[in-house]
Amino acid sequence: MSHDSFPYTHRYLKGRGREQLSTRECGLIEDLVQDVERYTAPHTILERGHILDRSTLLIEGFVARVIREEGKRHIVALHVPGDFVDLHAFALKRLDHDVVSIGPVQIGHVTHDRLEALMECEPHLARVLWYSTLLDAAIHREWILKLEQLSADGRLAHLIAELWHRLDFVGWADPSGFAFPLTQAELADACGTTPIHLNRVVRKLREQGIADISRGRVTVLDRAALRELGRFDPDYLYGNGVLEIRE
Amino acid sequence: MSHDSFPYTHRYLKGRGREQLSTRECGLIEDLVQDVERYTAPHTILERGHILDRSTLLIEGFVARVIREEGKRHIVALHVPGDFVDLHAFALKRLDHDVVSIGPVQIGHVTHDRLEALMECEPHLARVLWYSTLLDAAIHREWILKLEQLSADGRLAHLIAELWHRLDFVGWADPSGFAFPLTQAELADACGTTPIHLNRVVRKLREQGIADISRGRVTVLDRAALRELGRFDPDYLYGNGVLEIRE
DNA sequence: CCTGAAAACTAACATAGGTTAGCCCGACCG
DNA sequence: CGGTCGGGCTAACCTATGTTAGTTTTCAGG
Repeated sequence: MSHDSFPYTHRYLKGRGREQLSTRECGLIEDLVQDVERYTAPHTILERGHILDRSTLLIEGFVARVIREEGKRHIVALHVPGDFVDLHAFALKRLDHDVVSIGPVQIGHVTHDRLEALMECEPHLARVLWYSTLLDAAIHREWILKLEQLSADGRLAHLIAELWHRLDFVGWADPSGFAFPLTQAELADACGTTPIHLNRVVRKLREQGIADISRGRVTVLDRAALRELGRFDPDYLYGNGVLEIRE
Repeated sequence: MSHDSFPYTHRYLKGRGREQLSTRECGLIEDLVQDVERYTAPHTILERGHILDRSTLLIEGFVARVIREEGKRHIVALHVPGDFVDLHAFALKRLDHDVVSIGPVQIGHVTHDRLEALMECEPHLARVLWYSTLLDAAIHREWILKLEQLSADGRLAHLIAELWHRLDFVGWADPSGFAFPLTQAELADACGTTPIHLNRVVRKLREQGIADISRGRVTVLDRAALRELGRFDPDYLYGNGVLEIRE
């Protein structure tokens, strides 16, 4: 499945649903994107504390927001194609975390100068950009909930369900699952557990016929059980994705 | 310690630091606030899913953002005086969580109509409001980190250190601690643990001479040990509070 | 001053998950 | 074609935390 013919913003998740971008507005964002880069090896795209004068749009692949501490690495957010990864740096100026690529990625850059100019004459677009950072915050809250509420198996199930949903918004999911290059160690970093325990959980999901995670792909075998285990309710994504309609 | 003579926005944390509000801009927000209400008994101020046409400024006391599920209650965020509690509802229109009062509180309301009008002619102020929601997201990320990284004692230490810091920004902390009406059960809801285990942790902090939490007050006994235990580094608050200068 | 309810606190036991140690397998490489 | 390295996987053991079932303290209201 290749999306190379799509312009970048066709995958721009966050304007969907409640706040729809017009074709003209999509084009305006499209025009902002410069300096498209590709990375195949793991790469630290942005570093904590650096002062930034541009923001990053994820065009293809996955990136993680990570915080390293005493040799350990913690993933505090994951992004799918179409996400503005660090739009918050537009107002905060520096990041409180690193941004690293996972698997092969393609990213575009938008300078803050050009963004600022655009936002001044496009108030609706400015609102949608704000909206997009608020959606990040809503996803953060759901992660907090899942970490407070669920044990490791539920956390993993929730993560899979969320990503399946978000990828579906932007056309990168299929009815049986999705391509997913995270290692078990990285999944553990995102679920707040250890690789050893995460492996136990992966095996359990497989044995119970809920989902299979292997060879760079997630295959969902029992969607209802996955949702139940992860207590997943997509309300917090404020979207209207295709999967919802499909079922 | 009474702050009754201060106007509300003197406690408006989020404009501090990088993005300073002018006196005139403070006055503009001040003028927006209407319908000041007080609650002494526990009260659900806002309910999940409701469509909102106004946002809420916390003037005095504490409120929590909570998600209830199968009889359990999870706190995904806490607010201190000066915080806009649900500014995100301005763009998202509905909330993905409830907002409840903890202890006696005083809140003000700002209608979205008036906010919208103000933001159109005050782009800098609009930027500061955006900034304030981004700070919420940064705090969310830190909570995710703390939940992934720390065990229950560290989580509690982190929570105390963060709140001490945020309260200091707005003049509600003192050098030995702060007034704090959360019950142990509520602290447990915010730390992702059970009341029983939280009680063990409270006792441990007391026995080790780190902090004492009792009778509606937190007394910090060993600030360095508290920070160490909670791996607390206030960078993510993007502030320049007084405590930093004091030491 | 008494009373009832909420909060704080404790003990005893069960288990999820962390830790340490290591094996196995396929991919890439010289 | 053998070596090595990262990722997947497993076992044994131990601790932090959850669970169940209470007792004690605090404090507001009568």
